[in-house]
Amino acid sequence: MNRLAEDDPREILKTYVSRHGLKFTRQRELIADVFFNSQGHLRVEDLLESVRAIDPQVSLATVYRTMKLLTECGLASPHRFGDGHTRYEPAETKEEHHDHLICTACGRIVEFLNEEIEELQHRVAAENGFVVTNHRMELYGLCKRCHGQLDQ
Amino acid sequence: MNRLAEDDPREILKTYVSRHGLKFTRQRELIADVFFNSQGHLRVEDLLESVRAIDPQVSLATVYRTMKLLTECGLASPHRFGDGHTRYEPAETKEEHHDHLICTACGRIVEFLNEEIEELQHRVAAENGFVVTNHRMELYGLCKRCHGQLDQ
DNA sequence: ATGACTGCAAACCATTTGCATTGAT
DNA sequence: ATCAATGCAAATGGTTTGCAGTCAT
Repeated sequence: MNRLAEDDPREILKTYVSRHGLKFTRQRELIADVFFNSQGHLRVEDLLESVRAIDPQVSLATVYRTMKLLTECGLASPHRFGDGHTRYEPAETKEEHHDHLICTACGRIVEFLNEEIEELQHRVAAENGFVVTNHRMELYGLCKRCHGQLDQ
Repeated sequence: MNRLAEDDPREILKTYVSRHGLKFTRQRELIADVFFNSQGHLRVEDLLESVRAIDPQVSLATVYRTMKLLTECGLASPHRFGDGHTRYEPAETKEEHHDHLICTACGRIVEFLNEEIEELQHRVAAENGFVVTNHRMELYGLCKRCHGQLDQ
C-alpha cells in the first residue's frame, strides 16, 4: 500500500523530464496528478474537464502533449476501443498485463488477466516466425447488467 | 474451388441491394469486384487507386460509401491496426474467424487461427458476466525477416 | 538569460455529408 | 418517371502544429 519514491509516477516523470532537458511545469504536474488519481480509460476531453475544475486556463493542446509525454516515459498507455476516442490508462508492467472486456450497450470497460491466453499468443506468434513486442485483445459484447435488461 | 452462386459475393450484394430498394450501380459492381479480387487489408485509398485504374471517374466518397455498404451486408469487415487507416478485408464466417500478427517494421500482416484462444476468451468473458459478440486480437512485433535483419 | 512550454487559433487528415446532377429500376 | 447513387466540394471531429508570449531552469 505504501508507495516508494521510485514507484511514484510523479517522481518518475520528474526524473524523466529533467534527464531530457525538459521542464516540470505546473500544467504537467496537474495533468499527471489528475490522471494518476483517476479510474483510467479516460479520453483527453475527460481529463481536460477534470483538470479545468482545478485550473480553468489549461488548454486541450497541453493535455494532448502531456499525455504523449507520459506515454513516452512509460507511465501511460493509449487505447482505442473503436469509438473514435483515444483513452489513456496508467501503464502496466509486463508482469501485470491485462486486456479488456467492453460492453457495447453501456460502454462499461472491465479489465482481465489471463496467463494462458498470453502464453498461447506467444506460441502462435512463434509458429509464424514472429517475436511479439505487444498486443491488444478486446472482447466486445454485453455485460451482465445489459444482457439481463435485453431479456424479457 | 468451384464457387456456387449463393456464395458469390457479387450475387449476395445484388440480392441485398435489390431487397433493400437500392441499386446495383456500375461503381458498386466495380468496387466490389476489385475488393474481392484483392489480397485484403486494403485501405480505402488503395481500393480507390485500383478502381481508378479501371474507371478514373470513381470518387473517394463512393468507395467509402460502398465499403460501408459491403460491411452492412456482411461481405466486408473493417480493421484498424493503429496507423490511422481503416483497412477492409473480406468478411469471415463464424467458423473461420482469424486474428492478426502485424510486423511493426515492415507492416506485413499475417492471419492466424487458434481455437484454444477463442475458447479461453469466451470462458474469461463468461467469468466476468459478459456475452461476447465479437473481439479483436492483434499481436504486434517483428516478423522473421525483420527480426533477422536487426540481428547482427 | 535561455530555450522549453503554454494557449490560441489554424492546420491536418481520414472520413462524412449536402447538394445538384446522373442513372438504375 | 422515380428516387437512390454519384461526384464534387465543403464540413466534421479528433488530434497536431506554428507562433508569440510565458515560465522553469
